[in-house]
Amino acid sequence: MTARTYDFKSIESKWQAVWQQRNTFRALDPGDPGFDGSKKKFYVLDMFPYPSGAGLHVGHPLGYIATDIVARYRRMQGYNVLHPMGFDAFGLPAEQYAIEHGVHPREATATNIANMRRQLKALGLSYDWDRELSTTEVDYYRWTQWIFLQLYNSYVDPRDQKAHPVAELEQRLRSGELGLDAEGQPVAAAEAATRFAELAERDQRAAIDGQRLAYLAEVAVNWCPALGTVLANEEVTDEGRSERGNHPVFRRPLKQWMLRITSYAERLLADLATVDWPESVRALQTNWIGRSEGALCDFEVVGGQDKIRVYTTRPDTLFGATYMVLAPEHPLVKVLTTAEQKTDVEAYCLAASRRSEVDRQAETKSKTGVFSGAYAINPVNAERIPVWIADYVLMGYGTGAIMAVPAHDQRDFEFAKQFELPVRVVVEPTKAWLEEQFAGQTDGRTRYLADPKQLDQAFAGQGCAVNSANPEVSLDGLETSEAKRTITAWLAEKGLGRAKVNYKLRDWLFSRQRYWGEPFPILHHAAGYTLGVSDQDLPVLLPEMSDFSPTTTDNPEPTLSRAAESWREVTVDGVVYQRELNTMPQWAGSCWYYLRFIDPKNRERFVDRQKERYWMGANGIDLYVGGVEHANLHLLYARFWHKVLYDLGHVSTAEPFGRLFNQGYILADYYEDARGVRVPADEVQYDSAGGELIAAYEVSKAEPGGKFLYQGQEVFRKSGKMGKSLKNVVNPDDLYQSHGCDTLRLYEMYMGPVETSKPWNTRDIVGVHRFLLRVWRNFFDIDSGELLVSDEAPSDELTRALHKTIKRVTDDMDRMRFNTAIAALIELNNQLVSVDRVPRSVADAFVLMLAPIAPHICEELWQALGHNQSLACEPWPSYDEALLADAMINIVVQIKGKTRGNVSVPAEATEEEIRQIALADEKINKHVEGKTIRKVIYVPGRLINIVAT
RNA sequence: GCGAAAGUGGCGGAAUUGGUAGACGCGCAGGAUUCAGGUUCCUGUGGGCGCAAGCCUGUGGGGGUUCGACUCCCCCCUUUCGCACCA
Repeated sequence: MTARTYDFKSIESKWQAVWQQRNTFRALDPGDPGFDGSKKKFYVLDMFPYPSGAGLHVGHPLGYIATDIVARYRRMQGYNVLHPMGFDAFGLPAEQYAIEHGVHPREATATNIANMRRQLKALGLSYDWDRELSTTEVDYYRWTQWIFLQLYNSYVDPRDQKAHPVAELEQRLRSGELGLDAEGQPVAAAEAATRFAELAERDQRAAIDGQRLAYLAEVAVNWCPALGTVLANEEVTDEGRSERGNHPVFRRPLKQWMLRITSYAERLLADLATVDWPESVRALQTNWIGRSEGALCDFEVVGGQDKIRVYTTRPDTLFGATYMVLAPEHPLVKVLTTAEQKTDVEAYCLAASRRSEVDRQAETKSKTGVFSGAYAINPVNAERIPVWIADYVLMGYGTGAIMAVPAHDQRDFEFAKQFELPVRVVVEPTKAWLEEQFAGQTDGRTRYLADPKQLDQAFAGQGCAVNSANPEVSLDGLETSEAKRTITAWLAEKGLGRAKVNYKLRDWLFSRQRYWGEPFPILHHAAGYTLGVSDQDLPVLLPEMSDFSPTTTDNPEPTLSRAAESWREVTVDGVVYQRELNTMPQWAGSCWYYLRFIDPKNRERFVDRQKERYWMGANGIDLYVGGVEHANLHLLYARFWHKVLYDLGHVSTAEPFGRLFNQGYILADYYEDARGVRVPADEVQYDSAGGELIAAYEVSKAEPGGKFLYQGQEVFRKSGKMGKSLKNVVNPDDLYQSHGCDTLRLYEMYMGPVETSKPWNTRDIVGVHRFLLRVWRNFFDIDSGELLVSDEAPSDELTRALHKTIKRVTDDMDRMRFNTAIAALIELNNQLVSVDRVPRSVADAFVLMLAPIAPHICEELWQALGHNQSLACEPWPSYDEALLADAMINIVVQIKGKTRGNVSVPAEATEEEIRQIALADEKINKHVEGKTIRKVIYVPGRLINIVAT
């Protein structure tokens, strides 16, 4: 026998090699030899990463380790586990990196992927690497293009709110079943203003194109000259800068591809109730979708043909509308403005268009606007009210025009005060509100009604309508909800308006002017119409270009416009077309990767139907783990695509992610110098007054007089999310070297619950490392290398401890509370220290329980215990309820609710017996002496509370 | 402003349905082993009073419900995150 220490480096590389050679974690699909269809499936997925040049820091793998533990645990429970990994490699970060380093994005991406794959493999994650994919592979983006074509070739039928092939729509229009209404929307022939067949071909095309889920539109976009591309609203910060790179962003009109996600707003909202997601994410999406119920109402313009259509959630306040406002970009602005106001209005609109979002933000205090010179007629009381132009009304929401009810809307109220417009109260404020406004004085109502402008607040709450009647309809005395119904019905009856549900969610701006993305499978005809590339002509390859850097000018121009003409021009059936030159945004590839993992090599379909049905099962992905930052973008976009695919019959579930779980962030100290410049955290030292310099991470709390120093200069400690920008990253590669990846895995899980954010403390790692060392010493005599395991049966006490641990760990695994699972294993292990030789049954179970969390050391121990198969699919230990019970139990004794001690009693003792024993205890009895026992509360097996006074 | 989550020792965090607050780990203190450092092992460790037995106090603050509250209810404070002129 030779010495045998815990040599984690060789153990870890040995087992990683074994898993790879034996293909231990390969998931079998339906149809594969050896596939067992009787096993339940479990699809556990990480949000796949961007392969950034910086590689992983210890904050990234938190979620990966958690899902790996779940995957390993489920395998041991006999599930067929699908646990894949891939890379989201198209998009701005990859391209920026490539430009900065002067290499082609394809090369940069390949290098970065290789590095990240190495780092992931070094963590011992049990992915089925045969399924690895990258969104940039031709074989992958071919299907991204195919799905885009599904969107392009689909429309939503209002009857069932589902996607159908555009061909169906065309057929129904051609047959005369449908016609077009005044706005060009398809309607039943009976209600139609125009028959489709009567239209010119070009208008027919326009009518159909206007219904597609992917369509071209001239929209005000967020143009970022520095990045040379447009950005989705979601990619622009509050300050009007790009989320990536923090460059200025400007609004300008541009023809772009849009995806009609708004058609799915209602289902995206409603189906949130069907998924097992964190409440916070559901709230976030609900908020983002922003459903509101209200009414559309038309206001005639005095002396013109035009009508101003407004959307309001408070139609009950229509009688209080004293002016109207159009957004500066509203098409009627040019039409309505009178000659004498023209100069002012044009100046205002120009200024508004030039103002960046930053300026708008800075001026929230005062509202700006200009009178158009025009008047409109309030349809409920025929009153002439002025039409103003102001940028507090947004073109992108509702109709871009509002009726202003200054008495009952804070924004209108502020505007009315500023421009001295009338304020008319049409909803009786509540008593509570009046009291608050008038500081409890009793004459508040009278004073308010005399002059509502004296206050700083408008009454925007619900109440009884007043001053709201015309000869045909009266709202007076009605509660807000009733008043809304009444007036909406009246408007509908008179043809002046109708009820309308509105959403904050906008259609998804889907094109980018950059190089590194999926080319659109779209061709443009010189006559101005578009054509989808046919399936057999896919993929549309991204052309090779030597200069792929963006054009950073004010004039948006896609990089692909500089591609070779041979790529840009395509001849189909003898007709020459130009290729679409935009590329798809980052999010495209991540919208469906979870489906491709199911069948990554399929050349016939994006995913095999049978495999899709098996792995997506009833609830889709069984566990999807990632950061909460994707709540509104990726998760909404992917749900949208999935629903379209579902409607078209390509996938079997209505929702892709049955259960979502958000991991927290890893926080870490960072350091700033006096000017606020961040310095590398790992080079900061601590100078305890008078003492020697030590590494800053060794210091949990700075003493008075202690200083943090960087290159001799004092710096200041702060805490934030670990990341490049705070210069406080900890590289996992260093930790594999010093402690091993089992220790890293254990530490990250032991820090706290996976879902909470928690600070990294390199200092604490030693704790879990000691645990593994102690485990090792419990199994081996370090000096002789002898295995310290016996074939004897464990003592009753140890058996009980084992079964309790199995129960605790199993429960914790189910709840994903790995921190407490580890604590339970540490406790059991500490108990084993005092056992000379660990009974084999205890040793086996212990190793199996620790295996999902620290798989390498456990495989090594498992082998040492004489098993020649990997433990990856060994059955998870089970516990015997009967063995959990102690013969003697501890009962807490309380007197009047205060704990005064505890007594040990036989497990089967009755309440009366326990009471006798408790009162016989001198320490307890002294609190009862001389008092009358009023009441005794007994919680079986736990506690007895004697109430004595 | 709206929405969501969270406040427990020096630190990370425990505490299934209300039932011994502080499991487990770090750190710290004392001791043993060691030439020494490290490692390992043992003991202690919320605060206050006390030689001790013990007593008091304690989960952001203030009320309440209860035999009993970190846990339930009301009010307030703080922090973090998301949205934000969305009519």
